[in-house]
Amino acid sequence: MKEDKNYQPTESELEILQVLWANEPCTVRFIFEQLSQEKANLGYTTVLVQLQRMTKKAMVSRSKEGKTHYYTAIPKESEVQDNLFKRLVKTAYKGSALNLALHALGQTGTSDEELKAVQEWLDQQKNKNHG
Amino acid sequence: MKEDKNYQPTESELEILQVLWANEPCTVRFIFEQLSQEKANLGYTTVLVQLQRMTKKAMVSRSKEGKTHYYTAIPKESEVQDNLFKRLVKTAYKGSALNLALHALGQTGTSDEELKAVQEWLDQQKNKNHG
DNA sequence: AATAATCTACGACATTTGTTGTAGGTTTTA
DNA sequence: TAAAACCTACAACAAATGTCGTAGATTATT
Repeated sequence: MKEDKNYQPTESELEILQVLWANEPCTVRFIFEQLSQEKANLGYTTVLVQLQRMTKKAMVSRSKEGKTHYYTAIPKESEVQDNLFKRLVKTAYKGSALNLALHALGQTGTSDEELKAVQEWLDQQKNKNHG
Repeated sequence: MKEDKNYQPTESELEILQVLWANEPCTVRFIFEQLSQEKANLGYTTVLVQLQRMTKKAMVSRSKEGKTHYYTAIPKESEVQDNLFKRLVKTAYKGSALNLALHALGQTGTSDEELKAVQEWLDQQKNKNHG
């Protein structure tokens, strides 16, 4: 059985996870540099400590390679997205994923391309239900 | 101009806001009782303090009626939903509302009724774009 | 009036988060 | 080899959160 830890990373933990998911495995320095592009005055130690805490929480794992540690995200991106998504649905949309879905659709640029994507999804679902 | 405060209530603040949105204006006791139905050992003071802090943050307003205070949510539910939604899109979906939308759709029961709701939205959008 | 029930205000406390400084090693490089 | 650059571990801190207990005032009951 998969022991779901239901990871609900915070904002800055998520920023780190994003870097990991896209470049795993990463050194602290690499992550630090990536994040520095957005957050100007970020400290190296800040990232390091964050990673250490995430390690303790089993949100990332690390392997030593000489003196350097290489970090890897433990939960998959989709898993975390799902966790956060569910939380939002429950706490802000009274449990209605459809409401959130419609809200989300209302937010998209509603370009033809996007509409097509939705239509495709829709057709597929209809087939699943009937056809 | 509307000075958007971009409210990002926490989990328990949201629980309180939910009660308010549905029953405004409310006394601390009322909110306390509502929440107690879900959270068994919740303390009255806990709710009170939460409300006081929310007042300081201008997330709720209050009016005295004798000794009792009546609270009212300041942001509208839809506004808060939108704030939280946007945060989720940005932090967990790399900014793609469409992705979140599709994810959300994937979560719905995909009952015929729900599919219809989506189809309606879709048709409406298509009209807006062309015809 | 005396007692019980309610209210709000305060002060407290443990956790979690975001951030940093500094100490003590190891590696590179001049 | 001595200096410069890097790495990790630790100790700290402020702010935000979630939770209460208790005190002092007010209202309702007996």
